[in-house]
Amino acid sequence: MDRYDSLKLKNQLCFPLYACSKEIIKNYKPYLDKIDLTYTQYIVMMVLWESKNINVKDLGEQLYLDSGTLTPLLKKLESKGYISRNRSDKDERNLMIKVTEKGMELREKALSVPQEVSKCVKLTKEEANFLYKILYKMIGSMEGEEKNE
Amino acid sequence: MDRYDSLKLKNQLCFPLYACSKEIIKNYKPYLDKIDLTYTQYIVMMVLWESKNINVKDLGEQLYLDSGTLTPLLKKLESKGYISRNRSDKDERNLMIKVTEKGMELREKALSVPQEVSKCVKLTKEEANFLYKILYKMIGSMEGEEKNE
DNA sequence: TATAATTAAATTGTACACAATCTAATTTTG
DNA sequence: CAAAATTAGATTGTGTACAATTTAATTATA
Repeated sequence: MDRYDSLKLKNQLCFPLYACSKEIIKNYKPYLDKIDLTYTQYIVMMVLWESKNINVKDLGEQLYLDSGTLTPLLKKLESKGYISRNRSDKDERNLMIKVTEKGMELREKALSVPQEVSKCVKLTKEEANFLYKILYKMIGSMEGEEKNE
Repeated sequence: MDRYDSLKLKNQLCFPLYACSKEIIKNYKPYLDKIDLTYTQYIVMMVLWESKNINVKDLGEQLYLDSGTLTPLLKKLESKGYISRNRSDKDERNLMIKVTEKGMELREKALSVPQEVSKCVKLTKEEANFLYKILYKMIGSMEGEEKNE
């Protein structure tokens, strides 16, 4: 309609993405509180539960987080006793992260989290699948992009 | 496959939402840098450009942000000269936000931002429409939800 | 109508998030 | 091999986010 249409909130795609992401993460809170994790700590633990031994760089690449975010977060998880942080013998630049016994026990308690959260996301299976695909398509199309200028 | 499938990153819907949101916002940065705004400041200005006079509460409801986020951010926008902050005469609990002359000038410069960013989101029109609808459906289904416990 | 309840922002404290820079270890190269 | 380049994390600084609490203003109620 007017010259400024493109600057209206309702015409943005990024805004509902940003808002939706935050609102869902809020839904995680009561369940994550029970196992003493924040959302970011939770996704870090998810990666660690799957990989016995991983360095900070690879962890960050999987989660799209950098060392500025991960360093203090990993120190926090270490202080809670869920992980260990040790320099690699082969290459001391690498900090290797391992889940402790206590960290593996946490995995059991975390099993109910995805189950509980899925209850408050009211999408059909088809919608969820489509959303999943489209999000990864967008993520994929953005990575490796250079500033073409 | 195994008992912990639900805790694998690749089986999450929230994670790609969270990652995609952040990655897109990173794409905004070079363009927003040119007009000296952060992404959050940009969406705040978007609402303000549309409404001549709005209080912090209504602004926060539109953007899903609370006063803890908005108070310092609005002070920042005020210090940059883009907005004014004044208590309402009718009800002094309300802080009324208005865009200044300089703030309205910024709108002109911002016009190129959505245009530039849309270039790096490689979705078909149909995909974008579907995504838009589904995100608002999710947001809508989450708000007003009470902790049923 | 005085007190209680509600409301709107501000404040406090914790936890990201990321750009930019720094440091130390390793690799590459002249 | 020694200097230069690269790499992995850590650090610093700025800016959100949000829960919880506080303060001041307004409204509801006994």
